[in-house]
Amino acid sequence: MSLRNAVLGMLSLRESSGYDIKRHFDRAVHFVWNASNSQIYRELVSMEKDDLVSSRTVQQDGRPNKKVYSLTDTGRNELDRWLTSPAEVPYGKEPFLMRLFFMGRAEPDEAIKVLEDRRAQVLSLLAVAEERLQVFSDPSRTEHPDLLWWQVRLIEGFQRVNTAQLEWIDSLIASVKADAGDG
Amino acid sequence: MSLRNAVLGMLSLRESSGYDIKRHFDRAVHFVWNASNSQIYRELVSMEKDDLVSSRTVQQDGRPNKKVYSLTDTGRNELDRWLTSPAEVPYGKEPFLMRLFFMGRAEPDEAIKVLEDRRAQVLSLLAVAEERLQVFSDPSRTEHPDLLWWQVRLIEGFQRVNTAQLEWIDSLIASVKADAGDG
DNA sequence: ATTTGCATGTAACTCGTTACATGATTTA
DNA sequence: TAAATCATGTAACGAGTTACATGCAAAT
Repeated sequence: MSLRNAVLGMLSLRESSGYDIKRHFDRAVHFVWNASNSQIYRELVSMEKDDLVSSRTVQQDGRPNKKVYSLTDTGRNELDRWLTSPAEVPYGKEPFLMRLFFMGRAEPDEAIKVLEDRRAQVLSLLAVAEERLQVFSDPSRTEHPDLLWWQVRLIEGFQRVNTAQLEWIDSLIASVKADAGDG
Repeated sequence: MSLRNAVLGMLSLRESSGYDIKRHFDRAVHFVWNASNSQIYRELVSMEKDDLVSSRTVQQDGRPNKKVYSLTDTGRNELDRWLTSPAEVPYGKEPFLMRLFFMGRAEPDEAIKVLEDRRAQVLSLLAVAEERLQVFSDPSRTEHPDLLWWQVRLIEGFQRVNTAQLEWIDSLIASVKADAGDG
């Protein structure tokens, strides 16, 4: 039930259509959360049924009409309740680590390929985070200053964690190569 | 389709019942992957249908009979294919970071509570990892030496990443407290 | 001419969680 | 005598993915 919370948060920033929310997910929080169109539209319908959001249809010319959702009071309360509720138990879903658990079955050069693959992925995540920081540092961005502070911190945290992961992967690659050289 | 891969890996170590696999998930890889009983039993049935595993029933006295699964050749091939296949795109499902994204809505003391909660969770993950390393360092454990090397590395990686996260959280708590003192 | 952006959804499916059901044996 | 361990599953639900369907406007 966490997509629901994320959507509540999005709608607290501004009223939005399903399409807007999807766009904002992709642009602003893609490395933190993601969701498909169909999932978002479905969730909005179910949230309206639960009286967390209300909708109105906005006529547009030259483009399709849109259905704009906004938070109800119930929705706003639910958002604030979630923010301060006890943290979810950490996931335990790390497909990459799961692979390494059995990587002893593979040849060293295959393992190196897998590690270098992952290295590239982490690098590209870090690039996205860096680019996000640039966007945030734009002084014309004054819309939600209270949120901005936290958003910058969270990107910094993301960078720290992924930098640590990168260093670990590099040391792993180095030691697999050394072992392969020995044997 | 990643539980399937994890189960293939488990069965490559030894033939096992659903119960055995669940136990091994919980004991050996809980911080990397987890799955419920019902999910595992369901997946085993579907894997047998796809000819990745085969089963036989083992009679026992004093305890319930068990259904023991082992890898078929197809299953073993599938496991090795997965190990060296291109890495899955990283998830982008970080409920904790998603919360921080909107944390500006909460009061500083509420935010500190949330952060300290998380801090405790990370500490307990690190404790589990440490305990796992102890188990691995037991010299009587000679069963799968090729896998052991990787398993130790992966725990080290887990520790590095989570230590980085812990340090970040600590610095965050400190700066929220400082801000609250100022304001 | 083709792709991208805007905009909404449905259908079918897989993956994951929670609750329930059963029952003997061993340990505290 | 209560709880944990061993052992297998079903049912219902919730969460997430993939593929499909439609159609106009603007930019390349």
